[in-house]
Amino acid sequence: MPRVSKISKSPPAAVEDILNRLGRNIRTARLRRKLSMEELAERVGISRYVLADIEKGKPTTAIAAYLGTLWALGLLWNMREVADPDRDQEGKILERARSPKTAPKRKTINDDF
Amino acid sequence: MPRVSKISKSPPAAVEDILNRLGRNIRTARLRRKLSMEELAERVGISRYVLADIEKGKPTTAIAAYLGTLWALGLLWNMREVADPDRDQEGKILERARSPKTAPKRKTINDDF
DNA sequence: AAGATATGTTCATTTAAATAAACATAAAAG
DNA sequence: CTTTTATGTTTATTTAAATGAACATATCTT
Repeated sequence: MPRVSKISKSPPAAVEDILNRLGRNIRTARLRRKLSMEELAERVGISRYVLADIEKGKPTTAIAAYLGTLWALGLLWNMREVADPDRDQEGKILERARSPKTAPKRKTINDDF
Repeated sequence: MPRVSKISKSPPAAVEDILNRLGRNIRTARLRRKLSMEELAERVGISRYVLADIEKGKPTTAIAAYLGTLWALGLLWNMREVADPDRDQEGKILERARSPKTAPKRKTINDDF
């Protein structure tokens, strides 16, 4: 992605860490399944070069390429709980701390999207 | 990413699902923390437009932008176990079973013990 | 040894990701 | 009501992500 964001050019150590770990884990899962990079890449719908980037933990690669690879390996379910509001204790506390005071007037309840 | 991969142009439903969920979860976490998109985007090191894309679950956005956002929200730890080899039961079994699979095709006889 | 297979590396080409500015709209805050 | 803040939308510009081909290297198989 052109005009590369700072976060992609030089990610915080924690992000780089997660990316390297993810790449390593994907490679391990692929080898266990005895798939070549070409074979897996084809199943995912990317080129072998992008899969190589993923296994190296490249920050600028599209998230769909990463998730698609997890999906092709049967490991996508690992992502279901990421940032789950129910597990976001910090956020829950902050939300509750917001004093609703008297009566919360609401005309229409939801406002998603 | 130019020459957009098939996986990014039209991801499998499971991938699209995870992306939408992730975007919604990030939005929820941001609002709970009372951060504006501009404020959070600046902390992450991306433009507000990219953060908007993330909250919409855009497939072609760089993974570092997603992970950086989780990081800025204190939610990156959720990613640590993704594709963890220790939790990859399928992979562990395959490795132990040592299945031949799509390796080099044998010409005539094959009778590994 | 040869032959096949897997991955790495370089190069050129395509094209859309990311940015910024400007303006619109919609809520909050005053 | 008026002002401010948050987010959405449009447009133009920049530039590197993704691709494929070709070649290199390494490993594995006869």
